Amino acid sequence: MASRDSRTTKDPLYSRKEKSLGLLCSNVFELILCSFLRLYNRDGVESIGLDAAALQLGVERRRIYDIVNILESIGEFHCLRKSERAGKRLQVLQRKAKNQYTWKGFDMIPAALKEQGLQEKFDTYVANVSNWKECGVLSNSKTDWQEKCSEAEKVPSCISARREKHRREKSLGLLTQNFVKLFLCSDVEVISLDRAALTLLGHSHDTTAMRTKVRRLYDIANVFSSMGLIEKTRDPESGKPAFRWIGLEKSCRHGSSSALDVKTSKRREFGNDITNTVAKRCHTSSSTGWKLNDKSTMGKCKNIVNDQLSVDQHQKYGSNDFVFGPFAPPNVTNTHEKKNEMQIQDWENLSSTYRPQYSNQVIGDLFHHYAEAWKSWYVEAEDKQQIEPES
DNA sequence: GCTTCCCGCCAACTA
DNA sequence: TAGTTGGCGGGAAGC
Repeated sequence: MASRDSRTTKDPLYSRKEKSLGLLCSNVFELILCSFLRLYNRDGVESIGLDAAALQLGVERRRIYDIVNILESIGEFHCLRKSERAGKRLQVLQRKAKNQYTWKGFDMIPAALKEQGLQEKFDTYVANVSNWKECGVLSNSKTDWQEKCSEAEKVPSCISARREKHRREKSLGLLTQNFVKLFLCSDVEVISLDRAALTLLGHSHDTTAMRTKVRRLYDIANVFSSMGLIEKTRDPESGKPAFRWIGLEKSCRHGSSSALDVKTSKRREFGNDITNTVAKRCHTSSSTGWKLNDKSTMGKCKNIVNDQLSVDQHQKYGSNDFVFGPFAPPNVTNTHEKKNEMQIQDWENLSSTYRPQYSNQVIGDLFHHYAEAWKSWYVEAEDKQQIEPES
């Protein structure tokens, strides 16, 4: 590792901030959206190549792996039983083949995280963490690799499976999931990375292991920050740097989210904020929320995204097969038109007041899309209920 | 001086 | 066996 010095002090143009993982993650989102949506309608072309991404972003492939690992593991459920797991890999990004990843989208995040949070209570979770070294699992159920590990313990010669187990236990992906669970499975509002590392290490007080774990948590925290899932703050007790979860409204975990709840919390509920009117669906350039920056390519991409989203939305949700997405509205019980109009107006006011200020342009734009989708779903639900009133 | 985290080595894995 | 994946920790930037 002797060559590392050449990167910094000898290069006056070097800027650590420009190389940050968080910034890179934002760039990855932009790249993915541009690439994916540009290719969206071509048969069989739905994936992103790591080499192309690295080349286009001007970074090493190794850096892309870090981000990909984190995105890939956000909605991966190791706690589900095998039979339940089928079709429940709600990742933002999914590995398709060697070097190839499929973009799943941000709409997977709320459902995935919510379900993760519901899977385990914090006490059970921490108890399981403490038992890592003995059993090498996090939950009551077994995943594919865990099953392999059990086999490996029965057969002493099966060393590779043991190695895989060891590697998996220390993976960035697993750490990502556990970091998420620290927030979702407990009432912890703010947590420092030191404390998180200590919790995730169980009873171990190995300084080296702690430092390594904290380094990795910084990596994850940077990516999460760029996604708007967490924000940096201070630990109220120690005054040390810490992180606060803002990506998923807590009430979601208890299965009761109301649009008006937003008013009582400054936390942003990812994907559940409400906004827009029917008129806004007519996506004129001024109402779409696209703020063109000085990158002409981004401008083009955004137009493509905008057109594609509108078409998809119409195709997916405008048919008789009424299917709610992850941002489905709550059940509509009152069908009175005037009341609905008032609700919509209230929501518009709320959305303009509480609309999150994403630092990342693409995420902000996506938020706008989801908000519009939510609104249209609500109107369609309303229409449907008027046609088929509940018995 | 402490926090943050980039960077690339190199071992493990895969095709 | 070559190419891919990703754990790991040194050490420099930033505050």
